[in-house]
Amino acid sequence: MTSANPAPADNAIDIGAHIRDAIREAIVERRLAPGTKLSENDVGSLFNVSRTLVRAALQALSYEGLVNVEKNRGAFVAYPSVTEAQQIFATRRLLEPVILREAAPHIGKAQIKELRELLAEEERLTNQRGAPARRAEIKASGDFHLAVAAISGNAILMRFMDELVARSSLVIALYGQSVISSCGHNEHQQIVDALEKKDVEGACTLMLRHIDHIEADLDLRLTKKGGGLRDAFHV
Amino acid sequence: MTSANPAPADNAIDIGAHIRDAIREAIVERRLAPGTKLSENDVGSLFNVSRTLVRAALQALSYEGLVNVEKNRGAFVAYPSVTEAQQIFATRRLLEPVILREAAPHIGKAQIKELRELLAEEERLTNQRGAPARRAEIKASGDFHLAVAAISGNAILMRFMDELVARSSLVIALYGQSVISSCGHNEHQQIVDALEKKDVEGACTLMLRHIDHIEADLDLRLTKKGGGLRDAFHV
DNA sequence: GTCCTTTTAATTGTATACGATAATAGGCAA
DNA sequence: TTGCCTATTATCGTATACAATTAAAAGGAC
Repeated sequence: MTSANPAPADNAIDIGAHIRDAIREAIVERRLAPGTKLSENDVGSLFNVSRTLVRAALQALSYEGLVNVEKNRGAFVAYPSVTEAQQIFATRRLLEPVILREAAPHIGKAQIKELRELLAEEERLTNQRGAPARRAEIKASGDFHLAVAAISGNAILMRFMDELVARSSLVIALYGQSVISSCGHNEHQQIVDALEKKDVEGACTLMLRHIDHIEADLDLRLTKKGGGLRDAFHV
Repeated sequence: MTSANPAPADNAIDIGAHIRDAIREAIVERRLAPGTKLSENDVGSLFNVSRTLVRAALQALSYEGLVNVEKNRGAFVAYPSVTEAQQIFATRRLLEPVILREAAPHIGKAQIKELRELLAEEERLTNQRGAPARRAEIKASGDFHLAVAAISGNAILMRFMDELVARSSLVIALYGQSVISSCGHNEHQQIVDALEKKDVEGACTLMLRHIDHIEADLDLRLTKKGGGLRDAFHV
């Protein structure tokens, strides 16, 4: 009928989407530093595909704000300005309470269970050592916010949050001081507790405070350095 | 960001972006009916470019939700389902008050003047006859909402509204009953009046009612038919 | 040694070529 | 006719080729 159908299509994975997702993950997990040049040839070699598919992936990421494409110069991992960083978090402060209230009516036992499973995963990673665990923790932290958006049942809100969470990671990579929001996990837990008690407004307050804490950890001056292209995919 | 930009008469203009914008405008102004197939060859012939650029444009539009790309089948003007339509308007109801409150502190004489100029343009088009005026009216109506978002100064909110407004046009094209929100222009005016009086909450209420009216005009059953590909660009 | 010009190399922009997939038409049997 | 199977055609998916642009290097002049 309409495009509402997800259409499982082929069991053969879409290689173009795979490249896009791989690069996005590398950016979000901060294996690729902001400003890193993403040469079409180099990326293509890494994934053993032609520039055609790489260009498509980079274009997609540019739409998400994770990559900047400069005409005749190439694509670079986005390097969010201070203004952009502030707008990203300002928008999150506006959107996340709205999402919580929208999700509230759909929250039942199953949803709480789902969120608690994510919390458990976060905790598991927190107690783990090493860089890979830190990266997974970044992703898991974002997944929590996305899961709440998913409960709202509004696909558009989900997409918006998707973009905001991804770009937030980039901002944190650039301007974050402490390694990770170890407090963040605790705050996630409090939010779920409030939701379980049907205290939606309380959850909103906690969410705003949570975002405040993340933003407070930013130092909007320095610029960190990260790994190069080959490093990010350890090839 | 529609083609509001006056005249980038530069011969170094990005041809790919031009194609994308042209197709988007055709979709938003309803010269291209939902469901219309956008064959890469045909579109390329129309614009005298290769499939390469057409593919890029169609991919971009698919991110915006204006086009659906089906693997190995091609691209089609999006055909929003009833659920999608409801989510689009639900999201607008959530976002637009937020945007109004965010814009409020930045509203001064200049901003009111700017909005009133848009209202004047809307009125001018309303009093005009013919299909082209109707199309321009659709665009002008959307531009009003985008202008409010622009005043907020938040580029991310602007992008979100951009997408929502464009997709709304598509939904109205599909499910709209009366030709145009003639009441809509009046409601825009009331919103500006409220903003001028610094009555932000009043403006929010009016905005919500405005969106309600638009949505009330939808008949979420029938599917209209529109012009074909060549028609839309009268080539 | 520094600055400027010229040449060279590397990278992107766009078109084209070819293989793969799906839609279509034609033929055959029931 | 209707239904099914096969052959054909059209369209998409991806790689490659060539042109255009930019960045870098080499060579002088001062």
